[in-house]
Amino acid sequence: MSFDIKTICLGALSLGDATGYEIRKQFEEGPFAYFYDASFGSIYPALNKLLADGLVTCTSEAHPGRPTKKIYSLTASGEAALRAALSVGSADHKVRSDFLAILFFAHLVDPAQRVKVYDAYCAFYRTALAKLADAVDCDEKFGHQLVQGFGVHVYTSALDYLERNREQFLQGDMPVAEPRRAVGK
Amino acid sequence: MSFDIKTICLGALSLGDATGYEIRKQFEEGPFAYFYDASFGSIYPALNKLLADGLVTCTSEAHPGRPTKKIYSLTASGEAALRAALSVGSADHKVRSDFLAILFFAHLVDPAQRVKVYDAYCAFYRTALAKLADAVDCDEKFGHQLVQGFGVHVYTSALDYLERNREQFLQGDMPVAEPRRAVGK
DNA sequence: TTTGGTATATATCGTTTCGATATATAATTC
DNA sequence: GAATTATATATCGAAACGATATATACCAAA
Repeated sequence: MSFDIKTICLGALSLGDATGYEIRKQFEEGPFAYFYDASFGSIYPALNKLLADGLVTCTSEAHPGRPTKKIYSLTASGEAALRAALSVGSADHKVRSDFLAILFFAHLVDPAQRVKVYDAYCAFYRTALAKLADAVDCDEKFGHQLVQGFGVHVYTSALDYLERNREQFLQGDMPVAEPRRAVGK
Repeated sequence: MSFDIKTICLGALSLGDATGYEIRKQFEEGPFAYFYDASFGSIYPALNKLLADGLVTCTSEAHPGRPTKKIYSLTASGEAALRAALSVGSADHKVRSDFLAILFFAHLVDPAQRVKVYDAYCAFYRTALAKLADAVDCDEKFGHQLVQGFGVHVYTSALDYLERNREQFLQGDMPVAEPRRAVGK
């Protein structure tokens, strides 16, 4: 069973007050960017639900001519709910990678396209590593350090593998597979 | 933009005819288990859609007293659709990990629970590595080899990190953080 | 031996989440 | 000066998940 967006928002707010927009940014660039994600379409309704349940409070900051900034804060019961959610017995770990899917089926893809995807995947890891290196927050909780170090270690190792196997994989322009013949039933 | 379940089913069927149930199993144990996932609730409707669109065909095998086995096969236009989908310009890579989320917020979790989660995460990688090692299919396409090798490499490295840092991370039973005091507004 | 759990197999359905779109302005880059 | 990016919230249709229903065979343990 995996955490729902409400719980994830509580987690984000446990690091400090934030608007919905800022929470979203944390999932794009911040410390949990690489192991969780959430979109606007789920964050805003989640914050409303949390507000209704008294797990967060909201302070409005009016700015003339643009949407009112709503700054959310974790309440005591919100933090308790977060602690409870984090202590559930079961946990998931899921990877969903288009890059690996395309590479897995590389024999169905044009050689030029293979190179593009391969290099884009390398670039993805380089960018992610740069973000991880930037995200050295002070106030470092021990869990933050562990997870950050883990990310750097694993992503570095992934990039290593891709760089070492690049030539061999792309070499010789392995031909695109012929369409399979209809199998006589 | 990421691949939809229909495309993923086409990919699974490109490895051989299968029932919806067998496709699901492939995502649990098979070669793409570790970089893609799909549930029954999305596979069955997807197969119906693919059938209606002529991208797969279906052969029914009646077994008295239990659900009719429906074996799906990729058609020529189905394979063409798969090739087209794999050649799109953009690709995603997403990780969603409850383990890392819990470890990140370890200061909010009971020390005993930390150990459990930590060890469960290690166990997850050991199991995944065992599955990956088993999944040595013959007929090996070059993409299959790359992706399998990548998985083994990255997961081994992840496990290494976790094992090396275990004592240090769990050492001394770092206390659970006190609830934050209400911030005077 | 009978009870209970796992494996096979399809299907539906409520709920969650995504992703695209709408709206509006400031700030920055070309 | 024009165009794009960043700030900021909100909604809504479409996609996918996850739980549940149904039904039987098989295997292990009590």
